[in-house]
Amino acid sequence: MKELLESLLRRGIEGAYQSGKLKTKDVAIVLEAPRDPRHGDLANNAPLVLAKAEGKAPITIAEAIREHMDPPPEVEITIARPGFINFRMAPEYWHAELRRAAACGPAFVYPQIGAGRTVQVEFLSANPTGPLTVGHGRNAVLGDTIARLHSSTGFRVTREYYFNDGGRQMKLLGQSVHARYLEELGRPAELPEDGYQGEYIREVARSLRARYGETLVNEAPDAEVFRVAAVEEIFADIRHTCERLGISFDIYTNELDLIRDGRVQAALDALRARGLVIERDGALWLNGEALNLVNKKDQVLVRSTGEPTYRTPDIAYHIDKLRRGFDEIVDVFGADHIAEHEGVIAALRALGYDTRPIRAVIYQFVTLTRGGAKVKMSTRRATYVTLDELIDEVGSDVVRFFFLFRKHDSHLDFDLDLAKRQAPENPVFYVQYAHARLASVFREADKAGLGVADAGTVKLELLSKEELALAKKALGITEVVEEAVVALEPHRIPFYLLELAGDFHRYYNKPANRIIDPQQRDLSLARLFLARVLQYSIAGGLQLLGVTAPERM
RNA sequence: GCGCCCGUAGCUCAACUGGACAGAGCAUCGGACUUCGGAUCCGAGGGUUGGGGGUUCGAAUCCCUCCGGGCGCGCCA
Repeated sequence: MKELLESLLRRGIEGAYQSGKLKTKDVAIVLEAPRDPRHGDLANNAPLVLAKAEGKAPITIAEAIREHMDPPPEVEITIARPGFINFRMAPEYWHAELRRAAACGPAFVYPQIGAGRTVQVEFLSANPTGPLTVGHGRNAVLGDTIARLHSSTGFRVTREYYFNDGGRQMKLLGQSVHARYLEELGRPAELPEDGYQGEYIREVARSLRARYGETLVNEAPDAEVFRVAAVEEIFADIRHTCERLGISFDIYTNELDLIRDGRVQAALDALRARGLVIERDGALWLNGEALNLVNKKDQVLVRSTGEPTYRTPDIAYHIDKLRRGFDEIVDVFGADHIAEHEGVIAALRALGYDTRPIRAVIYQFVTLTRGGAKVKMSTRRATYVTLDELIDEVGSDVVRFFFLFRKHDSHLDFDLDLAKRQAPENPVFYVQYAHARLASVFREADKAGLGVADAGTVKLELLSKEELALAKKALGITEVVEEAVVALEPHRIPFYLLELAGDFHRYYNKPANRIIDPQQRDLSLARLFLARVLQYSIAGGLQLLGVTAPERM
């Protein structure tokens, strides 16, 4: 449709130019769906853009352009107030689109814009120091949905989880387990300062005791057993939580491997060779001035103790990602990592890498309110609400929908009381209900002996204006999905679904729109045909969100 | 102090990336069909898009400034 109208417009502008009514023909052709459907299916603003240069009223320009277009019969052109050229497609066009969608099934929702291109999505990447919190939930669901969007639209997707297991926090984790282990044996012990206080640390200690008895009592606090046991157990827990949300990963990449096989050192050497490393106070710093970083601050690469900070492996990790040759690389992380990411990208660029494939999706923090008061969360102090607890309370569908129901750079306020108490009124149920209602309609149609209409013979011309509008809306999901993928904005999907479900509920509630009427067989079949496409649209959209599309509720 | 993000109806958030009268849900108040699911629908009230200035045919959207909130500016991640 767009292609057709574009060339039509191009011809109109060209014609007006040839005949001397326009001084230029140089203008970008932008076609977009107007907010108000009364203005047509697509609108163009070229006359408004040209008005100044031409020194003419936009309406005059619009008329001139229209004179030189000769539209096929299925295209209706109108000119509107400030100077828009509006296009409306004839019903036959939409009937054909409905037939096409019905033939495709829910797959019509997914435009194949990826066409074999590869994309790597790095998300969650929480260090295994404790259970996933509500804060991690936003990252997990956002990243997973971005991955789903890509794989549905034809990209080859690699879902990747990166974690730091070589740093100070891991050391603290091991020491914390050591302390709890000694306590389990009734020996005096103290958690290290800044140690992890969560109950799960005791659980790790208990299982160590069950496995090894007292034989570890003389091991050093930094002994590998303690750390490894903690990481294993915590990771199992993280994986389980992800599973409950329908989230999985293809690859887990860890910092320690990058350090051990020399890639971190190689990155450091490369930076040094470019003169981007400063030595000061026995430590190595990334030259903030040379890289023109925020505030021009230097950032530590290697501590005076000889240990790299998290930053250096992260640079090495991104070099590795770029070398793997993905067409697109998406990094999903919270606002607290924004400066860090800037440093990594700047370093990569300085090393001569093309960083254009890398795109960051930075989300703002989740605040949790309970009883009207904000809950402050900290993993170390073990004052958090776990993602598991949240799933227990409201279920995976609500959790996922809730996290996706906001633009990523908007703060997300999760009111626990509300989520619990109002679960039945949650928007997700509104959308799911529309799907279940449609399923129910098909069950009733079966009983009435109305089967699936044949696309060739169904009389779609019987559909009313309102039904045609509903059809356009349902078919519009394809474009919404495309925009969501291109802009990396999954939130567009739930908002669209809510609108579509609302349109359907409103339509359905009017007695005149009764879908099944044995007295009017042809009309019923046409309406069922439309209903089928509606259901495909909702089901296809929900699947993208990882939310179930129930037949009954 | 400096940098990034945000500020839209009482609350939580949209607004197709500069377009046409700024829209939903929740909450409040008042209503609805004797047949396909009332987890639904209809109606009402509610706005100087934080304030001010600028850019242009046109601004919630871009620029400047002030106010307010979040995050960062660590040899933590």
